[in-house]
Amino acid sequence: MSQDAPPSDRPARTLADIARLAGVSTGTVSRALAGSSLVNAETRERIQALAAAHDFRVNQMARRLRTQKTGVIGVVVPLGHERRQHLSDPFFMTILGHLADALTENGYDVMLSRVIPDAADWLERIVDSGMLDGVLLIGQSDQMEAIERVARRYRPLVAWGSSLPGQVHCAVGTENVAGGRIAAEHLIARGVRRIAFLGELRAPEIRARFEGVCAAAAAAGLPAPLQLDTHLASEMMEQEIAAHLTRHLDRIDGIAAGSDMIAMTTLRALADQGMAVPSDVPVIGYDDLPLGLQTVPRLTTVRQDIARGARAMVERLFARIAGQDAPSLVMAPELVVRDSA
Amino acid sequence: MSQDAPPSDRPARTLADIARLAGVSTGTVSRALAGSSLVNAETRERIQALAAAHDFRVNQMARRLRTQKTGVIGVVVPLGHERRQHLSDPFFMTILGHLADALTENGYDVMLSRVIPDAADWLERIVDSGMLDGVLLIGQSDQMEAIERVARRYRPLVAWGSSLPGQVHCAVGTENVAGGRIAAEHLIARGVRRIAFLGELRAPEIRARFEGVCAAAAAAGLPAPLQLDTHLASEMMEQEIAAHLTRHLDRIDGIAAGSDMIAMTTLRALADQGMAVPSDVPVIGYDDLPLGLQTVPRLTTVRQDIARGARAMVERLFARIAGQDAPSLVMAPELVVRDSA
DNA sequence: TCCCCTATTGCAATCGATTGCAACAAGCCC
DNA sequence: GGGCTTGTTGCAATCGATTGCAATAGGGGA
Repeated sequence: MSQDAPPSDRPARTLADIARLAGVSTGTVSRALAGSSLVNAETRERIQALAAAHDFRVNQMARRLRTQKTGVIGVVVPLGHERRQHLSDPFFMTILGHLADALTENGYDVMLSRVIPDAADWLERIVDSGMLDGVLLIGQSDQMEAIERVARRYRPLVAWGSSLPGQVHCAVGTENVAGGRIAAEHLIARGVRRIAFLGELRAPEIRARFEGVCAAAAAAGLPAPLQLDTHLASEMMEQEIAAHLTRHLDRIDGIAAGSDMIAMTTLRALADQGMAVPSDVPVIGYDDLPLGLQTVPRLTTVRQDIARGARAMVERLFARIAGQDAPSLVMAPELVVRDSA
Repeated sequence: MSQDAPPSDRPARTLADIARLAGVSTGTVSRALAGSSLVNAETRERIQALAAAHDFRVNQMARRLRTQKTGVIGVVVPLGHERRQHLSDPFFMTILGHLADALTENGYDVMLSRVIPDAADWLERIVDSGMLDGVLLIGQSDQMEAIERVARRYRPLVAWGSSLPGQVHCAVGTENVAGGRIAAEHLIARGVRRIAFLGELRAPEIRARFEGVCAAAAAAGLPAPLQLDTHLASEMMEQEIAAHLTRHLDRIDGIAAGSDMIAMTTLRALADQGMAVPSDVPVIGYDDLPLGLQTVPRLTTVRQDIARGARAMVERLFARIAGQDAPSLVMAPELVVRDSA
């Protein structure tokens, strides 16, 4: 190996540089670096050593253009109904973390997009960019139409969210109506008669949960629950909830929150107003985020198995990339009783 | 426009398809779609209409290979010292959210990587992939050497973390020693005499905070603080902290936590043991995450202005991409007094 | 009428890799 | 010794866009 140039010489940037140095063609270098058995073991090792000595790494852009595989999955958060919602929303982040873990373990990179779907073709732009091998949507927002339209022709697409009858696109999610019912039934079993539901209904998941709550109330012969809007952006949420509580607290005796974040903020607001949870007002959340374990009191909630959901999304995506079909998954929500209700 | 083919005809996938349809060359189509004034206004509009009718979008991979600009920034989380830490750690997510917002506003895409730096050249692989216009590191972990090595030759790199004397790479962060001191001084002013510090010292930021706490204690003539290790992964954290507390609670009268997450968990554990915060044991956090507003009691903490830090990182990165120089930024931490201490 | 200038368009090289196919040598069998 | 297989390597097309330069046509001025 006396022919080694000093590594800092002039960085070898392309296959052609290495080829020149090694006195072979670029094709051979390409094959050698790929470990192909088509090239003589000796030359292969010589080329690999040369590449290592010169800190050479193949240009992924060129490679991916040629092979038509990018090794990148887009993880897209559509913020249709709630534009102020920040990417750092704990639910997004929890599922994003699981998705990123599963994808990197499988050798894929993650391209993260937070999209405000103003343009009608926002999703087309993403899937047709040529940059992605597949797309995972975190939530369907109010963009069912756009998603369906794209899914009809673009296979490697999986969304977190609901599966409606006749739906084309593959979705993974929980039965939100059932979850809402479970939450309300638990409150009712604890003696609650006048339920308040916190959360605004433009997001389909939240709306479904509310429907479940209403169904349970109706089934128990209770008055219709009081629905109170809440922004998901945390700055505004606290004031809104506090305002709702001061106004309506005398007319309700239990709270079903549309999400754990809403429930946490409600806990906070109730503490401010001197109300004890659960003795004065029981509160139940939805999601079962890790954070629910840290609240005081610990949050009673309806569990969506986010880790399992994320794994299922990635699994289905890979199946679809491989050309197979993959059905939607609807998981059953599960009551998690802790201390807040 | 009678020559329009039905949009669903056969999707036009390349510039050449559109060129054939329009009866011009690919060069003209490329220029037309770029809105270049070199092409006749009439043809330009005709081509644009044709492209729109056929749902055509340029292949970004090819475009980026040719132009040598990717429009993608890598956001990299190195997990050197704490491999179990999950991406969904609230601090990561908060800063990631701000970074993603700033980058997308500027037309860049975000490629997210969670890296366990086993291979010595983990960072080289990222910056030399040819896929990225720049790299943002969230934290330096225990990888100062690798970062310095790469930064010497790769300009568009900015890290969140500390700026040590003589450091080559551009970093944005807060003065952790000063922050630790501020936290301890606040506890001491509230009458605390035996401080416990929760957090393990392998991460340089946490270590610096602990040093600040020690300095303040020494300056006040108090005994050396008791340092207790805590994993950052939330599942283990709670049990560890609970164990620490049962063992040491009689020997301490105030707690400085290495991060807000640790502080939140501590609040939770103290509640379990029937201790009132702050009357029995004051607790102070570090970071000022949005979550601190939702705890009961509200968290007193040392603020790092994460939003400002993220903006600064992006700003500096853009300057460096443009070939300018950009100095490191060290922000002053700030005491935020709420209810827990 | 001729020439030059300008507006528009096409041609072809280029970005940096991958890969099917052809070419060549060596070795083997008959 | 000729023909065939096997093992290696090079050649050149290809992925899909961008862009400098050449080419063309038409208009205007002298």
